This record gives sequence, structure tokens and C-alpha cells, in this order.
Amino acid sequence: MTVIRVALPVPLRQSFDYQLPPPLQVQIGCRVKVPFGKRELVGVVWHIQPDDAFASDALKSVLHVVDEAPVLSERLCQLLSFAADYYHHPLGEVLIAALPALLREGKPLPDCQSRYYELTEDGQSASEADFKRSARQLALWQHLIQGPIDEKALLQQHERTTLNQLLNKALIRCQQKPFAPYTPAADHNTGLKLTTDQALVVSRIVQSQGQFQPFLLEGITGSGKTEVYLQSISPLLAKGQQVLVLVPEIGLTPQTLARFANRFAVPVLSWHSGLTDTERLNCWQHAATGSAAIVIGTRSALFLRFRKLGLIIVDEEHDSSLKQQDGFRYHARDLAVKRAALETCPVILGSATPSLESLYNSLQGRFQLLTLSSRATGQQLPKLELINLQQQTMRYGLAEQCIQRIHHTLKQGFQVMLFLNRRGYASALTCQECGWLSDCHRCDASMTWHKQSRQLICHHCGAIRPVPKQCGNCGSTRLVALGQGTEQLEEQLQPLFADYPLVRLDRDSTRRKGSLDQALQQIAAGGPQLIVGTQMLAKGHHFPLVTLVVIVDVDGALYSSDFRAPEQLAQLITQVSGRAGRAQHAGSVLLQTRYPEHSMLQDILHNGYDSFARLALEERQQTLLPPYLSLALFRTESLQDDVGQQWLQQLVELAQKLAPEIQLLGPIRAPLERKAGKYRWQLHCYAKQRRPLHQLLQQLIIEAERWPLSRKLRWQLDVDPIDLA
DNA sequence: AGCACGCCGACT
DNA sequence: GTCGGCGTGCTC
Repeated sequence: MTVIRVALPVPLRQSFDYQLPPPLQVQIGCRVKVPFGKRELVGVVWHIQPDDAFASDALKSVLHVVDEAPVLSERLCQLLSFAADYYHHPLGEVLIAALPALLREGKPLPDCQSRYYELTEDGQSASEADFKRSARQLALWQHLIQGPIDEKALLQQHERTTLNQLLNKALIRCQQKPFAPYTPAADHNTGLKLTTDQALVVSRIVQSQGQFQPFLLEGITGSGKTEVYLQSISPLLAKGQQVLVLVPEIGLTPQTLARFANRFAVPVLSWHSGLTDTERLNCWQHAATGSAAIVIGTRSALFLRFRKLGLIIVDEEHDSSLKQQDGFRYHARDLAVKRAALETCPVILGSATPSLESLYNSLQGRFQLLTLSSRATGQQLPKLELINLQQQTMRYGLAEQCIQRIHHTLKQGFQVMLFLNRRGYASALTCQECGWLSDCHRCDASMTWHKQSRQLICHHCGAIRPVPKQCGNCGSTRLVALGQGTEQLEEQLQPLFADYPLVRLDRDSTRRKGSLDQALQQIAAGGPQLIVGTQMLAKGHHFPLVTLVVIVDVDGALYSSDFRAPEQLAQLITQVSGRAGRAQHAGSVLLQTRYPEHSMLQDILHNGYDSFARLALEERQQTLLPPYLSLALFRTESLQDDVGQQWLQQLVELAQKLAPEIQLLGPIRAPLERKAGKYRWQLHCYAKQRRPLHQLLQQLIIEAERWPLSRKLRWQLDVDPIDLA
């Protein structure tokens, strides 16, 4: 009798064994449908004939084998099983992350056909004279004389109606063929001429093809990282290998895609959360069959199956969106390195502001450090200036000096960008009589006033209330705004600079589909204008006509309990300033602060991110923090306040017994101690060596799952947490 | 996580 | 008398 072990999509840290009735056959990585309790689930075969099979004389039988051949390749299985182990996450749930929804549900893998067009016999014997009356039809016919062309490629240059017209005339016909590896191709367009720096970097990367080699590419903004990527990719495409490019969530713009697609005459696909289930499956199969040459995607693209992966690029590797913040909390950058090792290919981690983790790895010799230290255009970096708020009269949250500079810049015909990382009108509403605050009933936070939509919204739990006309406590009508948001800044600046247009870019203003594009177009069209916005200004988009950037509030992050706050602020400042002044004019970046003497600000100001990062690393070493130590974090959420603390306390006692060398901090209250009506606690576990920490965590989980108390709360483990909130 | 079983309160 | 609340237990 054949017994197989199946990983099922349940949050249980075990796999389940089933009988495989005689005619059926499976391989590891195939999907099977099995009975599970009263349910039927689709799982993935993980072992065949395990020697420690579940001892029962009545193993249930597999109902149905979905795949003849594995959907998950051997290498993917290795990656996923590594990830499940490393992050201590149930294997079945890890598999969920790796399969498109349709495959998860057990849909059979469709045998994919792509449509292409070719000339019929009539079409071949036609001549230019036949198309006298239609230039469009002529162009299409001339295109197809060169041979059959993919529908998708064809539709990029021709109209569907033209296609139909020729179909009706029976001059062309539509054919189908199964997905097949793409046809290797040389560059479509020749690349830009590389600087000496760039050329050196490209040659290092190209030399390493076919081997596992992680690179940290540290290139200041404007140093031409993308061009380095493109030229490193080029030789792989000539050999028919595939390339995976991971980008932050917000960075996957049509422009990014176009830059890759226009360069090479090979299929370039994108993978992101906006795709429908069918589109996802389609992309998945293009990658798996090798019909896609380049896939550009957000973090989950890391789990795509490839026929022959030749290179992984992780762009903006410092970006926190590469780490999943709920459920299976993996870091796509770290797993990308693991995947490259399994695939025996190079991996490039690129950033203008590398994470301290990656810098550390390069110091340790694990990553090869490649540096691009000059701007490819030879153009100067913007100048950083501190604006001391202590000696300034302020208007609308801006120092008088800033307002002057904005005026001056606009008058010269340039654009100004104001960065304020707080959306909404005001972070709270308060009563001037009694001090009442617009607290969220379910969270330990205040509700943000959104003036335009006339709502109070809690940014933590999403709760919405109408804006009260009177104080909820004393009935007074003297309610005032507290803490300026982008909406307010927009409202106040508009009349102040009435002669100039103002664009606001934040999650609220760009919610409507297409409104982001519209705003970006207006900015690109040029002309003096103000741009007010949040995070969105710091990531992905370039504003070449901006010559003045104001970072309205840098102090929020200066004195934070999160040890990563300075690093993130430094990255933000550097990234925001990199967005500006790329064209003919060097820009200025004004940092408004009440602490101009702060050593970190001084360091960035005078020595740049690079120097700051190296100092920050030394500080991490002295204060014994990651990346010099390994960190794992237990979080709890419970309706009763004391349950979380109690549970973590039990964990502490057990951990001290099992591994006294592991340092524990906690139980402590989470930074947002109550969220959506639940109390939150944390336990931090620090260790000099990763190995013993890993083992301890494993033991702790096994024990904790047995505790009755575990049923009264929700808990999760975050290995290498980025966000301590 | 689902899903069932089981044991107590407030409804037709 | 039943509907339904969530505590407890189990899933090869």
C-alpha cells in the first residue's frame, strides 16, 4: 500500500498521511484532493512512503489526483520548505502563498495556448496594391509578411478592428500553439553608453552567470542602476534564460515595465496584486513554461515557477514592502538570496539606500558590494539644508524661510515638492474647553479628521464616524484640529500660492482609478506647481522638474522607540531628495526640524547616507541589535488584557529553562497597545547565534500549542521583524 | 482555520 | 419547548 504525506492549507504545523489507492500515481509537488474531517481539501504531496507514517489501520484515501506532473518544481519545494522552517510557519499555508488562487482551489492546470496570426495563401499572394484604401491594413499585412506574430505583440501596434478586417477578407488567420520557451534575442535597442563605474559593475555581474553570487548594488539616485540591470540581463536573454525582477509594491508602474519591454524583443510580464485570478494563472504558466523571459513583480513573484532562472534582481532592496506584514511573514529579499542559491544563479540587491542588513552582509563577505558613486548624467545631487524651527515664525506648519524659498522657486518657473507623511486633514480633533480627543473606541489611537469626506477615520482599524459638531464630552462647539495632514497643507497652501496649481498625492487623492496617472501627467507636463504628498512621493516616481523639496516634519522619527526609525528616516530623506532635480538644475532639500544639532541629521547632511549607514551599523554593534543579533518577536492579541501577558510569561519561563543564553525582553505592551478592540503584547527574543534561537523557537511553539491558554488568544511569531509595531 | 458537539440563556 | 451563543476538541 502506498502512503503519501500531504501538506494541507490549514494553520497546523503538521502534514497528514493518506493512502494512495493502487491505480493512482503521484510525484512530490503534485496536488491531490483529500478528505479532511468533514471537508475536502486540496493539498500538495510532500513525501511518498514516509517511514514514520501515521500509525492507524484506517488511513483515509486520496480522493483524486489533480496533477500528472508536479505543479511545484523540486527547487520550489526546497525553497518553500526552507521558508516554512525558517519563519516557523505551517507548510500548508506557505504553499498557499506560492500557488495562484485557481491552482489552490484545485483547478486543473489548463494546457495553455497562445494565439498568433499568420498570412493565409491569399494573404501571401496579395500585394501592396490590394491595400490602396487602407494604410492600417497595409501596415498589418506588411508586418505579417515577416512571419507569424503573437496576438499580444500584434495588438500593441495595430487595432483589433484592422485585424478583424483582414480576417474577414481571409487574408490572415488565427492559430493557436501551446506556451513554449521564448525565442532568445539580442537587444532590441542598444543600451546607453556606460560610465566606467557602470561598465565595471556590469562585467562583474555578467561574469558570475551560472553561479550563485549575491551582489549588493549600492548606487546613488541617478547613477543608472536600471541601465546596469538591463545590460546585465542582456546576455542571459541571448541564451534563453529567464530573469525575475522584484520591485516594491508602489514601484511597479507602467513606466518601469515599459523600460524593460522596449529594450528587449522578448516577452516581459508583470505580476502584482491588481491581476485577476485568470491573469495570475496565465502569468504563472508563462513563467513556468519559459515563455516569459522577464517577470517584473512584487514580493510574491518570488514564488513563481521558472523553467530556467538565470538572474534575480531585487530593486529597492531596503524597502519594507518586501517583507510580508501578516500571516506568513517572509522577507522577499532574504528568500530571493536563498532562491538564487538553489537555482545556482546570481542575485542583485539594488538600492540607493541599502538596508543595514545588506550592508552588514557585504561587510561579512557574504554579498559582493558593487558601488555606483556618481550620477550617470554627471549632474549634481541636491543640497540638503536644515531649517531650524526653534528660531522661526511658522505659518501653516512651514517656517517663514521655507515659504520664501517656495515663492522664489515657483517664480523661477520650477516645481516644489512638500513631503508630509500624514494623510487626512488633521491627525485628531480636540475640544478646546475640556481637552476631549477624537479617540478611536477600539484602538489606543486617535481618529484622523478627513475634512473632504466629512469623516473621522481610524487609520489603524478602519473605523469611521461622522465628524461631531459638538464635543462628545462637554458639548462645546470649540473643536479644533490637531496635527497637520496633507489635506490641510493643501488647503492652506492653495490661497498662499494662488497663482500656481497644486497637486496632492496620497492614498486618498489617488483612490480613484486613473487619478494617480492624471496627477503624474499634470506634473510631467511642466510649469511651476506645488506637489504635496506622502510616501508616494518617496517611492517610484521621478519628478525631474522639481528643484525644491521640503520635508515638513522630520522630527517624528528622530526620537522613536523603534531602533530602525533613524535608518528609515535616513532612507526617506535620501530617497525623497533623489526624486528631485534630475534634469538641468540641481535641487535643494529643506529639512524642517527642532533638533538641528541631532547627530544623525548632521551626519546625513555632511556625509550622506553611506556614511550615516556605516555609523549606524557601528551603533547597532555596540548596542547589540540586529543585524549583529538575531531577533524574533512573538505577538499576541486578545480581548482580555491579561491573557497575552500571561501567555508570554509562560513562554518566558519555558525559554529560560530551555535556552538560558537567549535574551528575552518582555512581555511588554505593543506600541499600539489596543487595536481593533484587542489588547496586544510582545516578547522580543535576541540571540548572538541564529541556530540556537531557531531551535528554541521551534521547541517553544510545540509546547505553546498544547497550552489551554493558547485558545484564548491569537499569537504569531515574526522572525527578523522589520516593523516593531 | 473550519466544523461539530455540547451545554446554558431568551425568544416564538 | 427551540434557536443560538461560544468553549472545547479534532482533523491522517
